[in-house]
Amino acid sequence: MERSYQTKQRSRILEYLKDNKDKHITAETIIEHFKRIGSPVGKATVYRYLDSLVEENVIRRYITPENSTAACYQYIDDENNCKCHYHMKCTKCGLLIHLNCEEIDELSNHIFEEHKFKLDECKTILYGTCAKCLEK
Amino acid sequence: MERSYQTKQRSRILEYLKDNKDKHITAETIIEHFKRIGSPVGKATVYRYLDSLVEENVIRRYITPENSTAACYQYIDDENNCKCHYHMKCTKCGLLIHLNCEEIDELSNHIFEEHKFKLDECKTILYGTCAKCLEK
DNA sequence: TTGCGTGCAAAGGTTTTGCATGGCA
DNA sequence: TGCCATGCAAAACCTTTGCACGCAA
Repeated sequence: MERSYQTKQRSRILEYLKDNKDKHITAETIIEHFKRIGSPVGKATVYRYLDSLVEENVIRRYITPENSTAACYQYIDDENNCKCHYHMKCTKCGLLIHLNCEEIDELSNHIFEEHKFKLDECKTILYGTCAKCLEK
Repeated sequence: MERSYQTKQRSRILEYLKDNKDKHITAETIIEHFKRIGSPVGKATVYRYLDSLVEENVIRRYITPENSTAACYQYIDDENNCKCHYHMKCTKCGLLIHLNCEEIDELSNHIFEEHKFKLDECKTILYGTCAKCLEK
């Protein structure tokens, strides 16, 4: 069994991720945020902690097409059951939508029955354009 | 209107992409391939040409979760109508599946009608586990 | 006191850029 | 000949790693 310590840096970073659970946050964003408010956190600390949070399934790691270089992270909101639904992301504005929808579960079942492929809702993000951006 | 020249490097790279249209190819793979067969191509040339092919919608650029660092490219096969269907990718073995399936079109319509979100099949990849890897 | 966490700097891998040269049209 | 393409090297990014020091338990 692994042990881990509670530190100021870790609780601050986790809190920041929780506060921004509706967004996709990059490591750089986190580092900049804490630098701006006057409590800088080391790069390595951020990356290492993000890695372990991903490992513990506390947050998710994404790589989005529009932000090709840097990885995004998102807190997994258990109250919102983020573990059991898909996410859609607008490629224009970055809006993240939680898709609680039976239809996609049906599709998932169909694909498993007919195409013998088990979809992973944690790794899949549906990309497209949101209502607001469609209007423009 | 932009002009562009036909060069040996460009036709070789494009041909290689066409020959591997059923795979997700990285820039490194291309560079290594041409080095191995004795007609090396410059890194910058490969990256610049890939960029313009993406821009012209001749190939697609992907970033996959399992290969977090490098981008993958895939030739858009018009004969296979790759422009009008989704792709599924196995996160275990990398197998790429072309999903010609009415059910997902229904889902796409449903999401557009009910959730006001227009899915982009070019940017979306469904991740999961293929039949072979499920057996293991 | 123990040993994990932190943070700096350096290294690693991927991609981009500057610039002189090469080659298509 | 005009201009785009090439390719080398250097730079720019994002991320990881090594190591000495700090700090939670």
